[in-house]
Amino acid sequence: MEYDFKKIESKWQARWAKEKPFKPEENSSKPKYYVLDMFPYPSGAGLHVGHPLGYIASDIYSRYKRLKGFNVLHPMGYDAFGLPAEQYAIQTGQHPEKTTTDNINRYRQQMDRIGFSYDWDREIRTCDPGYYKWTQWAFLKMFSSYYDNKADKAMPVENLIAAFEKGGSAAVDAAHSDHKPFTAEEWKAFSEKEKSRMLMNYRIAYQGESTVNWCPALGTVLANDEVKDGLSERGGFPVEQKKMTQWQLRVSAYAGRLLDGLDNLDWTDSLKEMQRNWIGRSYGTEVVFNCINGKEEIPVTIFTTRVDTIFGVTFMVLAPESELVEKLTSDQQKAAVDEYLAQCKKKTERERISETKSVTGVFSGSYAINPLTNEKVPVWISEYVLAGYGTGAIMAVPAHDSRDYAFAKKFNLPIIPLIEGCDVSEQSFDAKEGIMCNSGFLNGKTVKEAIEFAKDYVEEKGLGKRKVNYRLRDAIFSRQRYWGEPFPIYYKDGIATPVPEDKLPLTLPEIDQYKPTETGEPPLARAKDWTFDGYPLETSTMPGFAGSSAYYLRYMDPHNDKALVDADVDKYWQNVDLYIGGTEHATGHLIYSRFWNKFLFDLGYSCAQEPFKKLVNQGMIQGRSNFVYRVVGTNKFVSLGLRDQYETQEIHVDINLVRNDRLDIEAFRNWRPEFKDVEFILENGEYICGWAVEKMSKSMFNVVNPDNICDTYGADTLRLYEMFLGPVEQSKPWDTKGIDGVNRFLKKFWKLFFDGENFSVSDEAPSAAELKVLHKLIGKEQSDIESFSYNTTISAFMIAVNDLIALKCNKKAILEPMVVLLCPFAPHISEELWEMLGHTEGITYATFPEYVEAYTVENNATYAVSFNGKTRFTVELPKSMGKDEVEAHVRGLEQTAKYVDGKSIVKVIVVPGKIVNIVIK
RNA sequence: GCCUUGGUGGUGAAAUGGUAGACACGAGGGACUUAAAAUCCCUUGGGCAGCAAUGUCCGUACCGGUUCGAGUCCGGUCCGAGGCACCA
Repeated sequence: MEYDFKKIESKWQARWAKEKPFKPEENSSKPKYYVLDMFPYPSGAGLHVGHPLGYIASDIYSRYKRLKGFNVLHPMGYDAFGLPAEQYAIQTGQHPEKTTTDNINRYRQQMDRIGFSYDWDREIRTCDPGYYKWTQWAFLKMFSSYYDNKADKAMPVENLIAAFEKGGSAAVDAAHSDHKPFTAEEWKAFSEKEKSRMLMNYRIAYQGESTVNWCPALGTVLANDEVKDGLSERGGFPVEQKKMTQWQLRVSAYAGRLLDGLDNLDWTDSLKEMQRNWIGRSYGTEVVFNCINGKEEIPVTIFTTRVDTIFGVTFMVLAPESELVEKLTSDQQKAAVDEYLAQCKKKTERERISETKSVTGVFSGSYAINPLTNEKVPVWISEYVLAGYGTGAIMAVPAHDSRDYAFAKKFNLPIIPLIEGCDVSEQSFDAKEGIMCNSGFLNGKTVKEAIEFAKDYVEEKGLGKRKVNYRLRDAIFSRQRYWGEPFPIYYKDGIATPVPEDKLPLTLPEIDQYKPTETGEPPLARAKDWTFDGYPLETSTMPGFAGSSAYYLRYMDPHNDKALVDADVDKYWQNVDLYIGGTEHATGHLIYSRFWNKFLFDLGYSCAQEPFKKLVNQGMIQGRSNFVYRVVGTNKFVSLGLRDQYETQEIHVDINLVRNDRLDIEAFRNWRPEFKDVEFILENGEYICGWAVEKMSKSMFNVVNPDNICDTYGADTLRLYEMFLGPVEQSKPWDTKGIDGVNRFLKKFWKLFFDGENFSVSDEAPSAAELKVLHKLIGKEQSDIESFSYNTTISAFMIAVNDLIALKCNKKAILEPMVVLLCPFAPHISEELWEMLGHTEGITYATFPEYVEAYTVENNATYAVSFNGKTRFTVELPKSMGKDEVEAHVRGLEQTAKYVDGKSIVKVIVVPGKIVNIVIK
């Protein structure tokens, strides 16, 4: 009987939809396992063949874990709020909800064809009010919390207020934005509005003014990770820096925990490293320099990681945006400084980046006193110092910092070397090595000693103190857009007030147009009666990462309307055991999610410190484009191999007209009218196309749609092939060449169960050779799946099937476990064969076959290895190996060694010492 | 510039320090067939010797080291990919 994948696949997909065998058990005594895919943004283009790569990998793992006896949670949903749907809405006037729903339906249809084992009853959409109720809820929790540095966790704002009443701002050690200190009395005397403004400086979700990435073309602010090279990630529009009051999340309060938490995660080193760099912890010192502007004395705190170089300070630099600029600008220099500031302000972020190498700056007119040497150095202003990092002011040591060096050279400032023998005539000496000189009490010490010594010294003398700084900034949390979660905040007499929890969700209002208003307000300002309790509601909405930050928790308990997740349910599922998705979320979603989870953990709503235990990054699938070569100025196309003889023009050709790089000439002529009458210069009667690996995109005619593959080869073949292409983590081009190989394998496997047209398996007991084939495969699959080496598992499967064909094996005792082994990879064909083998219950409820090593071990002889007259260890070696050969292998071994016979390898530990003699038992 | 990766046939790729190139594609040859498709069998890293079975040497980007033994470990160089980039 033919392997009719179409019939088989539609039959089982219908069955799974009806019987829902992938629902996790409630109140299960089984161990849990939570496998999660990064949910997709449903774009209008639909899925291409690259999207399912990670989904297939996670599906294989989920099915495998189920067979291994785990209670598996494997859900799917949609990250449905976002810019593209809204941009489309602005152009067409169509409600983003409509396009989003259409796209979701298409995604669902495409995913269903691949046979994923999701529990679709748990589907979530971030744009669904029942879901975003909990996004808003979490925001309110952040609004009413502050970060207590002593307890190192989030606490209710009420505690803060109580502390302020007792001892003013000094009574609390909490993460906060800059503000003037106040006493308890002052606090009590504050008006409601003043109090509320002050509390904003402490809330974890807070409103604050800061320099933001403003994208005029999109009409919204963007987070740092949404900007690449000064352009918006979506759309590629220029982004400029602008001071604005925005909702923000105090992610920076969690920087230390976010960094330290990485150590215990099973993520790749490169990804952890990316997060470490993004968080950017540096241990340094804050030192106060007294500055003099005319007669006025102003203390300025700087941050440095190299206090040991303080004797080499020859000038100081302030960021142009620093508040100190005004205070430290002398009357004479005011005009020059103002001009410089105006220049800086005009630049877009992109210009700033592209002009990275040009050095600019202006002298402020003031001088700073070096607290160690009492020397007077000039204070400069330059945009190479960032306002947002450290204190926005630095001490410049041109001899040992390349940026200070460039600045000193440009403006002819002195350079004092501090390390014996270092040459600073051409460039600065940044390395932390050598012996200190010109440095007072540090002279003669190595740089490493000096770094620590100087820190201690500065602290002891009260000149400064140690400080840990992070690069991680607070996340800008508002977007001036329509298609996002509304903030549950209204403005009562100008005071930001939370909408009560029991009034959530605050649903998105209908509006007639999705553009900003004529006065530049966000689209929500167009809504009629966008008020609460008679007061105006916030008109910006939340960014994309809001809805994706805690979705993994919601999957545990998606229909609960009392809580984000029930405490007991959360206790059972804990967190995600395996998370699969792309690296592009390294510094966005994966940071925000960890932050969000830690916050919920602090409040007791999530019971795990980290959301994602193990993370696997699937590679991207690139397109493989094909080219034809037109002989310039003619109507002729020349085949790849003969192209050098002509002057040619390379033209992308639709890959659907090409098979194994051979052009279907007739199809090409019919492709477009202008190719109707073209002629071909062939080689060996065929037209060979050129090829290149490029991004999969419509314009390059190289998009492969999974639906087409399912039509011609079936979902099982697609699944196997995507995994057979290479390691999951690796990026690779899609190349339909080779798909025949896995398709052939499935057909061969199918045929093992048939004698001509009839299903026929034998009940005979299996032979040793047959058992060996089976158990080798079980062993291989078990160890390979755990390390995501799916491609080698499939290879092992192909070998096993070839072996069984050679053995003419049709025994049930071998074939039945093989079906179970194949199920994670090719579930449809496996279910069908399982049913034919007489099982009424689906293969989902089967058990992974047990590996028996005895069946796979070669028949070896045991040798005893002795030296110094004593037998020290025994070695198993194949019988075919003679005594001399064994001796040659063993002689000289001092460590762990392995012995090889044709196939099996035996491991022995060799006791150190010289081998004198080999005794064969 | 810094960090993280990777470099193996015509192609995708395998190899806990132990026969490098499994498995698959492609290519070449053959069987079946009137023919094609499908299926099956053989060859397929390179050089040299041989009618042949086979033998033999060289080969995992380059140079060096550790080891009885290195694609794998260590040091250096070159090239590619990804991330960060005035973060003091």
